[in-house]
Amino acid sequence: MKKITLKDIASTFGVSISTVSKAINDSHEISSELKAKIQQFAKDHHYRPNRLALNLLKKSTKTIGVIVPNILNYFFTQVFYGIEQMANKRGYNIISCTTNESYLKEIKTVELFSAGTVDGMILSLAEETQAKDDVEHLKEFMGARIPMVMFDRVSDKIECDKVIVDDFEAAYKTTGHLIKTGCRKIAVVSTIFNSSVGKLRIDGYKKALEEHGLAFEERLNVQVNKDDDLELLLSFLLDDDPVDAIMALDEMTAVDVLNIVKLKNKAVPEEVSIVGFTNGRLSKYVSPALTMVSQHGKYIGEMAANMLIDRIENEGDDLPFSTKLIKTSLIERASTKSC
Amino acid sequence: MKKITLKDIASTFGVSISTVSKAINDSHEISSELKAKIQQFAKDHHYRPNRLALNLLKKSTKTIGVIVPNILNYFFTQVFYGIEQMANKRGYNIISCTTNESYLKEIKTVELFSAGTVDGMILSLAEETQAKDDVEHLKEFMGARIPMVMFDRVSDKIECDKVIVDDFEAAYKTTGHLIKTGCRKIAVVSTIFNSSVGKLRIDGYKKALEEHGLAFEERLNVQVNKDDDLELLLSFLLDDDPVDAIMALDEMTAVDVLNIVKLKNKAVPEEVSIVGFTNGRLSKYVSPALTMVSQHGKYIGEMAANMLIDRIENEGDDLPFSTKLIKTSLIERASTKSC
DNA sequence: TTGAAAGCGCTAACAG
DNA sequence: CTGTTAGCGCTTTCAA
Repeated sequence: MKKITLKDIASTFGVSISTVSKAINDSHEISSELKAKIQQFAKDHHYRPNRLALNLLKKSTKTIGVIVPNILNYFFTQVFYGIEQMANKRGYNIISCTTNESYLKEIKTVELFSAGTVDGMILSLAEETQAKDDVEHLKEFMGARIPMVMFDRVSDKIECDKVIVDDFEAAYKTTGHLIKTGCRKIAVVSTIFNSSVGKLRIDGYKKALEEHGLAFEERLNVQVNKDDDLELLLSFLLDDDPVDAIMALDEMTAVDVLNIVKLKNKAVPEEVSIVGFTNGRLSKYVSPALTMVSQHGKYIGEMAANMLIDRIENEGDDLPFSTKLIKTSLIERASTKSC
Repeated sequence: MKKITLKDIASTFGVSISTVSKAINDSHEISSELKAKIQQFAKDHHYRPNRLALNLLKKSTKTIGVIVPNILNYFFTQVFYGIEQMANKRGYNIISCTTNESYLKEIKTVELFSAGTVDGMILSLAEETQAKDDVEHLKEFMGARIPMVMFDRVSDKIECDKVIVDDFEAAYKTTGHLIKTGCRKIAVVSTIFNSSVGKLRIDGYKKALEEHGLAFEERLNVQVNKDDDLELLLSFLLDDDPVDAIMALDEMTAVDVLNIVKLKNKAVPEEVSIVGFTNGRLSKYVSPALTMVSQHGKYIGEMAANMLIDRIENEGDDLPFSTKLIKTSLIERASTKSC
């Protein structure tokens, strides 16, 4: 039993293809008897109009492409979830690709999407792309007049709708909070120092220090590469002239930091306060539970999907591009002192 | 600057569409001068063949549809990751939909996929579908002769390729392990008692008890619904005639159980051993770290993608359907005693 | 009330 | 070497 087409139905009934098409679409132009017969037949044989043909005709696919750097990262999983929920609600499907932080994979995917496969796309830049700072492939995509929304890891060089986390303010306020609870030597541990997001957080952190008359020291800004030994790096912070707070820029690192601090027999939060970014599944369950900055990933996804679909469906009136700044919240738990 | 087509190029050069097509595809039939000119022009204008048109023509989309019940569940995230990696490696793209455990959403998605959108599909059943035990929509899909691979949550009523975890053996061996370390009263806490997977694990558990001459008691089989109070349910296990081991059938529950047991001032693992299913990100980081059953999600995804693509690309020779049984591993950590 | 024809963008067999 | 034609599956005028 192969896939049945209008042609097949037409020939079994000895009528033309267009008649069948109209009958199936319940057109008033067709006699009700014939319509009934054809519709019944179609139902019995599980006729489904071929989407590819329809898309080609309509020049619309009702799908949106999503490019995330890494689906195993819980923040992106949450955003992805938000996008999917909203897109589905508004009648769109998702086609997704992970770049695995690779610049080349990103280019390939963008090319795929720009070939008529999707009505619009939502993406967050790969780490490699941000490090290279090369977004020519996206400029071309924009040239193709396909709507695009960037989120979280965005580029100034591209003019399009954006949804970003207020990372500057998040780090600024979080650092301020630590200071208010009595911390004076606050370190930052970052695995994402190449990304726009990582840089903004460092800036916010520095601003807070400055405003409170605390000096920034280079040794407090710890950059962790993939195969660095975090334990060793933290020794420099904890052994002599120890810090009294550590802000980790992602969840896994926050948990790692917590474990290492405990291993060194420092009391959390009495001796060292710990706070992390991305409120995922880990932080609530470790002990002491970690204070975290929540970025509201699901909401970001929903927002991005809405902006994209709005633009897809209003292609006539070209609205100016906008950038939504999503506020974070500090989820206070047991790893920081209270004011 | 709209999307450019062969027609546009043809008219600017005053040649026919097919000439342009051949030129762009570097056919030997075209003079090298003309080819050069056309190719240059195409490059300058970022010409990309319309995928929709190609797909319609070739009757192949080089995409595979993936349906998972819940992307926020780390096991499914891992499988998804595995599918994507393998599919990309073999030249396929992924179009994904989450059912959110809903039967209706599953039907809708399957219908979408069966309309020529994908070359094949990979799915794991929604909880609702398994509870209803109604898979008519999948039978229809199979009727459309589109290759399908089911994984993890599968149905006996459908004949297709499958990749499943050896859940029976996993629970059997895990229970055996607990018994070997001296546990005698072993409880199971399940949130997935409706699913095929959940049932198999209970069966394996019972078999192990039986073989070691331990009696199964109904009160040891705890079924947790969404809004049940786990703490209360565990009281019945821990307060009088307390159990000495608890096997949780998912990771979140394992962590919850651990926290509740600690709250009740029971020593883990001395008084109560705890073991959970799905080795995700949580279990390593809690204290004591949890012993977990790893299902090798990424590997399952890769396997499923391979089976599907093999079938897509060998549609001529109809191989018999096969079911791959993936063995689990017990990752021993601090929440269980050693033998 | 039905059908013929054109066209979405592309390729490929076949002529010229 | 280049062009004509047909066709992938469908909708939509426009004729009959």
